[in-house]
Amino acid sequence: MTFNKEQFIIDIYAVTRLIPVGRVTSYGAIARSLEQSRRVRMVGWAMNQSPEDVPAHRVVNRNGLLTGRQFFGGTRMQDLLQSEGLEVEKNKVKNFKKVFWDPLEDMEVE
DNA sequence: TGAGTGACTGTAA
DNA sequence: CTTACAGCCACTC
Repeated sequence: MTFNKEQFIIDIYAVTRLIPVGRVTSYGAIARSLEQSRRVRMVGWAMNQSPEDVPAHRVVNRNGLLTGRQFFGGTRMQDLLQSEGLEVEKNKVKNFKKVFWDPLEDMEVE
């Protein structure tokens, strides 16, 4: 059984698109929801390649830090988040615990 | 072919 | 609190 990375990346985008407006999640949470918690680094890589219809700006690291900010150029990532009602300060999401969205949570409701 | 790097995370000291 | 290390794997040189 060969691991299908393309399918994995497709799933990553699918989950990312499910993130509600005004919420954020972490790379690890996405990886866990796909039962690939160890391939968390591939999630980050996938975000780098993410198409425009994927809200990659809603994906931050487990500390709520906007680690991918530099890839958006300038403060676009922060601007996008703030325009969605989130509070961002010093490249970090305020009330992170509060706005955090776990993909597994949505899967349970399904 | 092999070493280095990275939008990461969990565990340990 | 900080620092270090291991695990994972695509990509670049």
